[in-house]
Amino acid sequence: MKPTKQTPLNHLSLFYWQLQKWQKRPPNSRQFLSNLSSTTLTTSLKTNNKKLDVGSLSSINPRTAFKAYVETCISLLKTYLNQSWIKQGRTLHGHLIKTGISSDRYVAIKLLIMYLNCKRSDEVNEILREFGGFDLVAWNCMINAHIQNCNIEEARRIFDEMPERNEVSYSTLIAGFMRLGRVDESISYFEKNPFQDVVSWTTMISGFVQNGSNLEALKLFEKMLEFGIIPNAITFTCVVKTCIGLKDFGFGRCLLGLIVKYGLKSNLSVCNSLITLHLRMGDIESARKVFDQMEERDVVSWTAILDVYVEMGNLVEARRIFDEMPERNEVSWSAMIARYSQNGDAEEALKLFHLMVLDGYKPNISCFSIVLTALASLEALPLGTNIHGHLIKIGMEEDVFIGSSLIDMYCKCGKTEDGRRVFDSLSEKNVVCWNSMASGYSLNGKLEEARELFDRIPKKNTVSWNTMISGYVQNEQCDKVFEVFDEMLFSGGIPNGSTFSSVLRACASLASLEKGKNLHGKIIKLGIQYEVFMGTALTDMYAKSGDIESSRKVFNGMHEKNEISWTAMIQGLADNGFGEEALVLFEEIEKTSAMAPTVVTELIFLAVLFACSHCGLLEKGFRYFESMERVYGIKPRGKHYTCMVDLLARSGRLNEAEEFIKVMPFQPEVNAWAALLSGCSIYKNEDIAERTVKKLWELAEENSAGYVLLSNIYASAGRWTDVSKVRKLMREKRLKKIGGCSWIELRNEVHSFYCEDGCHSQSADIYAILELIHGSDE
DNA sequence: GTAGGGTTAG
Repeated sequence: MKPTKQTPLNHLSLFYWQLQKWQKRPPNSRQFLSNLSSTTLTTSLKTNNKKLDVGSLSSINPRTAFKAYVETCISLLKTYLNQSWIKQGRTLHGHLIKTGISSDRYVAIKLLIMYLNCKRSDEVNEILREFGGFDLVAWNCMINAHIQNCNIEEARRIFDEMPERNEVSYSTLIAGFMRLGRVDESISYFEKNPFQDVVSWTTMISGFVQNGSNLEALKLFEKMLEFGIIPNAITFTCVVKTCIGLKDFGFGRCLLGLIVKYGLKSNLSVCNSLITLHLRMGDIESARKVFDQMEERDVVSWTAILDVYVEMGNLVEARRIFDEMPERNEVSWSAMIARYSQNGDAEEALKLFHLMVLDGYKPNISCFSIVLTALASLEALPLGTNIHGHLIKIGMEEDVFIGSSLIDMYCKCGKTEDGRRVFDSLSEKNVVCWNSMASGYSLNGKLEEARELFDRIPKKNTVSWNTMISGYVQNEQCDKVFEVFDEMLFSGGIPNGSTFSSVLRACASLASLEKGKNLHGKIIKLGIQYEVFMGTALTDMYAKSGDIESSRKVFNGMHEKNEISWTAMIQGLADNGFGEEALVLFEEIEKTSAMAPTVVTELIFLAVLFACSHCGLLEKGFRYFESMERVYGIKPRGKHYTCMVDLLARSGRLNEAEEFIKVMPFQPEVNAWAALLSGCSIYKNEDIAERTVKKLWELAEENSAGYVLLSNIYASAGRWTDVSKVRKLMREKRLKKIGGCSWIELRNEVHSFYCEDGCHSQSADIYAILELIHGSDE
């Protein structure tokens, strides 16, 4: 990657020029300062733990200045290392040799690490040859370098062969094993460690957090306090993270006390972690207060505060802060890109990604997975394939995060086989890879493949189960939903909100009140009945099952409602014939204008227009329709127009309805014509009916689903000869009608029957008995 | 030894 003008290389060119003179005579502070750009100076002073103020500027002596220069070179090497700019690193190495600085031991170690990480064994050996004997510090650095390079066995070899070890040697090796998830080996070295200092305890705690064992981490922290080891700032950052992971906010508050007790309230790292802790505890105010009161802030603080604004629902402000941040790195870029993607603005996410690359930042694994997710949501296959190629080139395609995102991307683009190819190519898969693949199959309607893969998942988690359950829900195989759900409970899987919302959806589509009530009980037992998702799903389930009273009760009891909850209630009321009440509810939203802009969406308008058309409220309907764009800035979509056609057709205004379709700004939905035809059959208007049928035939030609619809329309209009005509045509074209389904609920179990034979496990017996009944009839 | 960003279901 070619660095742009912002990269440190240009600051360095000033050095190269100055360096020749310094070779002969060390520079004095004035010369040093006058040849440094402020950025480089800040970096170098920072590494010397000095603050940049007037006092420190004037007190700088040549030796400090030169030391600062060496430090600067080291920090540059670090930058090159992080960005994998081996070319720049080598250029710098050349200059360091010329100026004799490469013989500085620390510089040499940094060079060594850089080459090790870039897997340049020639250069590594050359430097090692030059430095026949390394001391303890150097060996420790080597261990660290091998660990960074994921070569733990080499690190262990050095550790075992070292003439002496100190506390750093132990902590480094322990951290290395933790990084690779080899917790047992970490524990073993920790127990063998004769220097159990804060650092090694902290390493262990942090290791447990990395490996998802938050509880273990917390236990260790308590043990550490019992042993009388004084935690430091880094310990607290780890423990705070544990607390966030466990969502144990009672302990969070205890931690705040401990932090004050140990005098770390103003520590930079601690404050950085506290911003997120407060945010996760739902206390946006305190999160901001911590940030505002910080004496110094770094790039982590700025990145953390972005989320505070996102949490406030203010993405625009978050972006403004991002644009004006004093310092950015690849994490801050990734954070901003992720927020856009998660807010459904994948285009903006990708634009930002482009800017990031243009700015010379190297996207890391997280960043690529965010970007792949954004591409998946846009179904941007060519771009996705392009990135995949790039990932192979830089050797990142084996990572589980990347792999999962790639599988997801291909499957969301309908390329299940390509997804599978990625899946098969992963030598190490975690449960997410499996889940992505299973979900990819079910997304593309390949439920048998999904099930087969699902059964092979070594360690299923809640998401695995949810994937399978929601797959069956989406493909309307409700009996399978309950089957898998029972299996989940039986094998000890813990359902969460999204499990219930899927199963409730199955209840809703079966209108199975009994099962729904049963689930409601389980949900209350788990204490998640007040969560928005749950409340909404319950409201919907009761409404769809015809128990509008319970639906209302759940809805009114919800502590927090979102636009989907309101939509579910309004839709539910409208569906159950309480159109007037649905509209009253909508007007309630409109009156509380503070809520309106976030709650009123195109979906809610659909429910409202539906209510109008079912109550025959023609004028009201048109008023709402017209207010969509004028008041709320929502462009009506095809479905909204269809509702309006329905409204006109049901009111017998067939000519107006036909005219309405004609002047629509875009191609009407098939359903719009269907609504018109249904109006024609109510009001017996053969004239318009004929024209509409002609249109419907044209559309059916384009889209096989049109035939099904057409046959249904004819059926509901009682035009049976036309129905058989369509069916015959479908048979000729080998189009299969999506089977109708009926079901009964027996002893809390739903038995479904589809048009095709043999779907029920006992269908042979059932048919035999039917035969018997028929026989006895005659 | 650290804090900020990350994959799958809804």
